[in-house]
Amino acid sequence: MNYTISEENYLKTIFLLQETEGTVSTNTLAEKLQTKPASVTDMMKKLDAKKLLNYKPYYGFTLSAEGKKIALGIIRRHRLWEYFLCNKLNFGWEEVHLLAEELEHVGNKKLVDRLDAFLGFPSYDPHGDPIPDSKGRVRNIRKIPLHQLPALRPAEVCQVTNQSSEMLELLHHKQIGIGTKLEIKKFFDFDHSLEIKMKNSTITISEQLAQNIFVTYEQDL
Amino acid sequence: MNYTISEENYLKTIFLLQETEGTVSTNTLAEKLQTKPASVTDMMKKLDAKKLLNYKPYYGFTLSAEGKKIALGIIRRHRLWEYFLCNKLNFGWEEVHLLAEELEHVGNKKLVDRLDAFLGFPSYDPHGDPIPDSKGRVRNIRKIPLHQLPALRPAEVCQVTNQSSEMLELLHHKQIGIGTKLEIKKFFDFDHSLEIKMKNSTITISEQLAQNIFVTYEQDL
DNA sequence: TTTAAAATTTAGACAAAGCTAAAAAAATGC
DNA sequence: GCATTTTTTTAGCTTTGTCTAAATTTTAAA
Ligand SMILES: [Mn+2]
Ligand SMILES: [Mn+2]
Ligand SMILES: [Mn+2]
Ligand SMILES: [Mn+2]
Repeated sequence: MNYTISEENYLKTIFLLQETEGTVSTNTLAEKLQTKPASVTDMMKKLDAKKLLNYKPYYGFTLSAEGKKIALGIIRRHRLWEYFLCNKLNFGWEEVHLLAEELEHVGNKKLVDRLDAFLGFPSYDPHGDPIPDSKGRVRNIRKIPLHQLPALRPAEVCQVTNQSSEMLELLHHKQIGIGTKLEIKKFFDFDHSLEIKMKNSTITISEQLAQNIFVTYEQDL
Repeated sequence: MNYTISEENYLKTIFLLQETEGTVSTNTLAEKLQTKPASVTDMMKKLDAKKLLNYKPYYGFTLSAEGKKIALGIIRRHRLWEYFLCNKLNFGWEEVHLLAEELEHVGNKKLVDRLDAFLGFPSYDPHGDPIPDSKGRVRNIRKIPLHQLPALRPAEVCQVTNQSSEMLELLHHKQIGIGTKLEIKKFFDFDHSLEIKMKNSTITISEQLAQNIFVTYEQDL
């Protein structure tokens, strides 16, 4: 029912790795956690005994339903604290991750739910990652920089980093703003520019510009 | 330079005990920390080796200057988080101590100083205990319920708990309010009532009333 | 399909922090 | 001042989480 800081760090990291990789391997996890493969194996045995893992020796592991539930709780705390640090204590989004790594292990549910309410139930952390709600549910919409959007996926501009006048002039000229709906038609490998289709036009934008435009899109589909 | 959660709990508890007791004994500390005397001795050796203690085996211990500095940092974090929990997350003052016991071990200085600023540099935690500033200085003024005020110590009413109309009627009748200056002349053992001297009068008040009137006073002198 | 390389697990050790039981020192009582 | 009680320390064990080195299993290459 209660987990050590070390166990929590393993659970969280497995969750994040298996989102992209499916099954997680001993070496991959060891590298992410800055530890040794032998230590990972030891911990996997323990988490397996606690039924938090599907573990087949030599063939990697994934989280059980219970393991996922716990991981989502940790991720919720991490991202809520990141949001708090950025939006209440005025930290930059690049500073908050390390601090949240510590705060995420204060696990009291009432505290976390009150913090959530205090912050106005935010949907995304400062890096655009979705914050699970108090029941561990995650919205399927993700916020990413435009150049990471998969091709042909309908999306909507939700944030523009770099607020320089040059940037804003360019956006105005291309008629891009918060709420603009678009989708990527084509990536050009030569200079990593993109062709994007908007409601009434199709235009090309540079990699630098795309990196500073954030969009939301449906995860599945 | 960096201390474990266990070391921090020992340092903080020694600090708080030695404030009232002077030198701290093995058994006293063990009881406060809900551990065994043998464990205390082990830890005292370690803290002594790190030069955080003045430790003479069999004769108890006090914190070194460095030990005090670290303890004040922990106490600062504890009390700031308690303030945050009460005043921002609407916890009752009786709920916050246990939560702060965990949060106090997130030690990043920038985080704590920003939290302090966010809260408006509060001087007291929800229990009336003073919050050390970012340099570890503590104001010498303490807030306590009136019945705990030492006799003949000039003090000032700063808070009235129990806001019932009966209570307020009584305060009005006796001409006591926030800011009233007073000192205790005499304790009566029979019913624990008190005789207090105010600017223009000397009156007697009951124990129940005194328990609900909080006063500030200078610690030393 | 056999062999070499890579990945994973096991074996054995260690440091931190706790415990119990026994020994030693200090305090108390007569 | 000596004996008894209380307090504190020491000795030896346990658990958690880590490590290195060796053994084992899987994978890839020849
Ligand atoms: Mn993060
Ligand atoms: Mn984040
Ligand atoms: Mn407290
Ligand atoms: Mn307090």
